[in-house]
Amino acid sequence: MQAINIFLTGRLGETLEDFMHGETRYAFDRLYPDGPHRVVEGPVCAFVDWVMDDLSGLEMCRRLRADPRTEDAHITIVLEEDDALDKRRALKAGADDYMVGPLDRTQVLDRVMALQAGCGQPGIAERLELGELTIDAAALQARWAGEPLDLRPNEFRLLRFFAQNPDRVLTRADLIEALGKQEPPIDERTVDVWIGRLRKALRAAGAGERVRTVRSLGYVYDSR
Amino acid sequence: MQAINIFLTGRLGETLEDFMHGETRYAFDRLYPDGPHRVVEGPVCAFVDWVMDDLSGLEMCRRLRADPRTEDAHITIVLEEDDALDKRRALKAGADDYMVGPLDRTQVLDRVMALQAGCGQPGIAERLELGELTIDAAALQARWAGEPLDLRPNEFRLLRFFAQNPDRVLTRADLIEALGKQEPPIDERTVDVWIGRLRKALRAAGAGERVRTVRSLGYVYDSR
DNA sequence: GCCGACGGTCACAATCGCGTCACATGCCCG
DNA sequence: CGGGCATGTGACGCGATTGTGACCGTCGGC
Repeated sequence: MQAINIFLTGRLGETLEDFMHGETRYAFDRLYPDGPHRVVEGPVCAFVDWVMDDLSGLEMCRRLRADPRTEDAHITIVLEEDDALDKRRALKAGADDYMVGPLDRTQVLDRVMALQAGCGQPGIAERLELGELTIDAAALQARWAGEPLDLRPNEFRLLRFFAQNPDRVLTRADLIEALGKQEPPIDERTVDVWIGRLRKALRAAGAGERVRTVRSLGYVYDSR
Repeated sequence: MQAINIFLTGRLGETLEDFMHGETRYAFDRLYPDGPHRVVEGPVCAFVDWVMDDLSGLEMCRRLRADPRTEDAHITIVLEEDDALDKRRALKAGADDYMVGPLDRTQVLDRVMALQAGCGQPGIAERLELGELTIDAAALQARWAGEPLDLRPNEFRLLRFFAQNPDRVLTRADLIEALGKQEPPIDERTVDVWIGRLRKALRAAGAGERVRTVRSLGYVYDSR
């Protein structure tokens, strides 16, 4: 018995919009209602921690790949495993990527998003553009008016998430979760500091004030 | 035994109009006539304070989601819980959002409306437009003729409520309740000040005089 | 092992938002 | 025309919230 994490990203017969709002969870529940899995919503993918033996993890991979309902869906499966399972078997079962644990949610997210951006699947933006802002998830780089932004990893992730949800209030909890930082639990006030650092970087690039504070609720990235 | 608040927003087989006027309560009563719940009407959602153990709260979530009568209804369920119930379980049960208490009605309203506006469900206005006025509930921002209005949170909420009930006399009590400020009780005179500040902001944006006083009754937002 | 980069936390200051008050103004009615 | 009530508004002060510099632990590279 051991934990296998399967990260489903993209669509399961749902639109990207639905997916972003958690519909994938339901699609997954419908597919595997009896699974001993738990789903944690991430910004771009549903994390499914599947606690069972190795083979079942691979088996799920295969079923997902084989299921007609996911035929034309854009699925990225990332298997996290220890040495007991070799990469070859994982890929053969339909995994798109393979990581060895222990894993850091933050980095997994980067990887998953880079995978999505890099594989040129329709329906998933290869490059995210929002006015002057350009996010290249595959290269982990952001640009403002063509000029590379000097962002540290955390700031990049933050901006990426903002760009994925522009003109929408995002709570501090949203942002913490989006960055995959719920473990260990992070003080919400820390987000303030992230925001401050991101703002400074944007200001330095001449982007002005894009991140607006919504008192007692969170922050908004104003796309215009 | 503990309090679980479930905020039902959207429709339960009723029209949005009905809902706005409290029909949801009746729909809810019909669904769960024997529940030990009490319903407090808010301007955009029915607050259901459900006093029972955790599982029953989640159970209600599930039943609402599973009930065929709510199948094509637009339901936003917001669960407020303490640490005893983790977000994962709440979401799995069908909650659209999850908040940890203690909660402030004012902020809950903002959040619920942002949720509604942000998830692009049909039947619920993503963006509220009324002549030159545009209300973007998801971004918590209002615009006049495309230009962002410089409103403080309370003023925004006020204008949002006016825009939802244009050309209709709203009493001070209506406005206080709409802003979720019944606790602690607020002096009705305070509304005058809110109005004054809102008027000033609208004037500054070139919107002229949109809020008309109806002596000894309340105020009206004149849409034209 | 040293060093620099990065990120989380803290503490403090500054700001902001808002409710209330006091006073001025205006309106209605007798 | 006068009294009384209703409303508009500037000022004030209290809390809550936020921004930020400083500090420090950690991690990875050399």
